[in-house]
Amino acid sequence: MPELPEVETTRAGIAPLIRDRPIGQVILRAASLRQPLAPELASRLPGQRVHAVERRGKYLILRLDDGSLLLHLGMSGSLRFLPATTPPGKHDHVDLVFGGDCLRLRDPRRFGLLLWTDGEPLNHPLLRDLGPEPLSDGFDADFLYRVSRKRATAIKPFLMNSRIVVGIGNIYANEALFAAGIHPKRAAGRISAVRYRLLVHHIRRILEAAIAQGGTTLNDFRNEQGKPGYFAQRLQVYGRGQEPCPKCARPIQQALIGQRSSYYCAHCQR
DNA sequence: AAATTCTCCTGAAGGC
DNA sequence: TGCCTTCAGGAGAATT
Repeated sequence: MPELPEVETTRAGIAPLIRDRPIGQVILRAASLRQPLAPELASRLPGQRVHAVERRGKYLILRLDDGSLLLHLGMSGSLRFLPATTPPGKHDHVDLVFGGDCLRLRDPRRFGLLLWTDGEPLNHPLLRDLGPEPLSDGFDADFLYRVSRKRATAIKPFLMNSRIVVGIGNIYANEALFAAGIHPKRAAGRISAVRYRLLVHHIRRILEAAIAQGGTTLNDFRNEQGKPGYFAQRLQVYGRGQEPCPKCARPIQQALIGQRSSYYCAHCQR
């Protein structure tokens, strides 16, 4: 599933391919993803030039002449850049045509989102209240410590709350908490500044490593995108219920926290 | 205000 | 082999 590293890899991959190019035809093959695909996408976009391809959290922003496209890949979305004549597959829902090529959105589970917005996209209701980027200066231990005071929520759903910080999905929340030795059920407000420092360090380290690996797929972006490179990195706990902990060899626990499966070592994480 | 639950959808995996 | 059931998952919306 696309986490922040994959979205960033996608952004970096498509930006040089479509920047400064006008959109031709827009083909909508599905009525809706997470929400209906507005017909105005097909009517307003053609002729508009792509000025920038940005990312905010897991949202992609395509800045055009008169507004912006907001795109979210959801659970199963992916973008490919290929000849416009390539026959679409069952789950290829949208094409943005650029000359003889097209940017094609595939999303089997249709949790993704594509919408047009007129004003400044960062002021859109979906983006307006998002927390800081985890790799930016605005995200540090002092910030996390401050906003977590008096919060009884478990640290794991707290980290996954995009109003606190964007881009930390289930996989990386599990991995970062394991690396920092913090129990996923610990109340966010009961974690010391020192431990938040360690947590922020590992969040950064893990996301940056994932982006670095995702970057290796950039060269063949024009072809079949293939599996995201970052999955090649070894996940320490995610999906490893009952397997031995990499640190102490005791069995990895699996539990639902905030409706999401969580993996942790009850001995190493407190 | 904060916390919890519900919801969208379908491929994958497991059971029989 | 194949049908049926269950589960996962991002994040906004609804509910408590």
